[in-house]
Amino acid sequence: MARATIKDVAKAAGVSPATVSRVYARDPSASEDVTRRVRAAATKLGYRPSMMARSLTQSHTNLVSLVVGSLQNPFDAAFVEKLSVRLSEAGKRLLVIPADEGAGDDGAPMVALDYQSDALIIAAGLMSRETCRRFARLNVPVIVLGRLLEEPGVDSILGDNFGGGARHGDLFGRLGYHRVAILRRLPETFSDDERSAGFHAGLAGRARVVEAATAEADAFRTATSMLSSTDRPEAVFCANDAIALHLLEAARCLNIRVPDDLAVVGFDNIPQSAWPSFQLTTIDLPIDPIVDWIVARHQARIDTPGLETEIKRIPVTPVLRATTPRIDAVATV
Amino acid sequence: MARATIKDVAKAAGVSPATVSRVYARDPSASEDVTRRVRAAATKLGYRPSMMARSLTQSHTNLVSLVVGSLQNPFDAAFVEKLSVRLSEAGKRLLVIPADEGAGDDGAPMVALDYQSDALIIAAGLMSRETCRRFARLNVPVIVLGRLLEEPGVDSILGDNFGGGARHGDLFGRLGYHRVAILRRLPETFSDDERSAGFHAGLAGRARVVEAATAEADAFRTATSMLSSTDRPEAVFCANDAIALHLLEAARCLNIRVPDDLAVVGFDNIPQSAWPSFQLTTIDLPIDPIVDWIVARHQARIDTPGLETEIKRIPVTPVLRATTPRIDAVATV
DNA sequence: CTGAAAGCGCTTACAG
DNA sequence: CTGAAAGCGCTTACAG
Repeated sequence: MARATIKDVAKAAGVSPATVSRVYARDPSASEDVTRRVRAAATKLGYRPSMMARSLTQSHTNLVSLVVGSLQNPFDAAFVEKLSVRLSEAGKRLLVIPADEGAGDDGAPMVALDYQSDALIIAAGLMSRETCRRFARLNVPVIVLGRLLEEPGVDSILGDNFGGGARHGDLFGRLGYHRVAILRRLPETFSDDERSAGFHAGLAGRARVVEAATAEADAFRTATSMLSSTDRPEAVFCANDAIALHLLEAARCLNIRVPDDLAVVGFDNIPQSAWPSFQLTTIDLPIDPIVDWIVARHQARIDTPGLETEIKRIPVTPVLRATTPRIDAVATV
Repeated sequence: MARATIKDVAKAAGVSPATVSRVYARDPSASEDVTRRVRAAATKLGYRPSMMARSLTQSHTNLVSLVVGSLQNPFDAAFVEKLSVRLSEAGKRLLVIPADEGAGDDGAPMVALDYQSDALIIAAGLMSRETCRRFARLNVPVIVLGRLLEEPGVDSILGDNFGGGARHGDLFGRLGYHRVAILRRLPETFSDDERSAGFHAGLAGRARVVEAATAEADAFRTATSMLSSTDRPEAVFCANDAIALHLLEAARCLNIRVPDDLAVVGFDNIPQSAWPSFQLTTIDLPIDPIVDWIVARHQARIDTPGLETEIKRIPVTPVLRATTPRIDAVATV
């Protein structure tokens, strides 16, 4: 059976399709009587306006596309969940597009265009300059998470990666370590570049630093080999908590005591980091402000096209737990 | 600037819109010469067919809607990720709808209808009989995960919850426990009913069983109070791994040795359960077969409407790790 | 306050 | 092999 259309409702209510449309658009010119009849007919027929047809005549679809990678990291999973909820509260829907969609370049962002998304949010993967321009020309807002994309019309939102890294660097310096390590993500990310740079700045040469990188799926193995080396680091800054937890697991297997023999710090403050088994010292990067800003900002761009590019930084807060030794006073960097 | 339409391409290629349409539909009647010209013009103009317009004339949208709850549980996050990837490989897109969408009843499923989804997958939340019927009438396949919905046209896919529970029950019986507990989810789920029933069947009266329920967010607290009671259970069957991990954390805080003073088993086999810190005995419920079946089944229903209702059971496998004592021989129930 | 008409960007018989 | 026409389900000026 075919779904009820606006014509069916119009016929049943004894009005024109235009009138039905007005009732649904909450056009104040629709009379009370007619509104009532239309609503009654619609309910009886189970009518729901087709968003597909509507988007053909209107400039928006209420669809927001999100390009994401893996949801293995609880941080990313929480981001997707919260974004979908907040968007839904605003009457919008989330189209989830895997970052590796389609062959080659920009396959994923293009899907957003195919479905006439009102906005595109990129949490993973890349986007060519050319495609950025195309979105700008079509007035489709693009918001990038965790990366700085210097293109007109493309906004970015990032945590204060440099500041967070600097806190950790300074902490390691004050604790008097001489051999420290950074364990970052593979493939390399922009955020880790910033976190690493901040770390070096905060450490200010007080220790020798080695850097290693690992895919999150390999983190346990990479951590194990890092901790098995002869001149094992005294302290490790992991680019995110997910990796840090694997490092803690590896240390446990190797009977390395934390924080006595090894200090570990992470970044993000995912819920698991607070668990009794881990008690990971980390940097809290709150998700709610990120989602709030994305929802507000994409709407602002829809409402007033041509806005200046904006780069939003979300403040972070150090969280000192049990994977680092106590320190008498930890001052601001 | 407006996006290029089929008319623009037609004009640039010197053909009619119908011809352009045929080229994109891979209609064999389109001549090579014309195909080449159309493709060239399309590339030059950056033309992409509008899925919104297309879905107005075609019966499908290539959109599949998924109603989900929280993604805090790694099992759910992995499910969403894998589903979106597999769907994308099949040229389809995932529309994510939060289960609590819209006021009251069936708000979430209705969104699927608004966007003319080709199918609806329900991983959380409820759906009224009436709405089920509506989907059936409109020939929109509905697939429910983890629940049995006895409605024509609605398929269900579940793990072998009873079988998995029975394995655990039998294990506890063989291990000679006398006071055991079940810690289930709140709000109550159909899967937990089955897991619990299976557990009782497998245990076959060999131990006294108490049941408790908890929201996943409260699991640590609930577990702590369960383990603090005077007649603490000797062994606990947690309805899923996420809860089991919290119980292990609680035990650790209370200095209860696992498995000597307390045995713990879970369900799902999420990656974290295999971590050295946890080594949780559990039931492996593999996600890939679930996703594969959903993708194949929804397509089958689209291809041939009116198929018989199907209830798919995914086999599970016990995984014995370190949260239960060793047992000489664990036979099949 | 309401309706008839045109149009959004496609596809699909129908001719030729 | 290709085009003109009609139509998908809406919305939006334009009349009245």
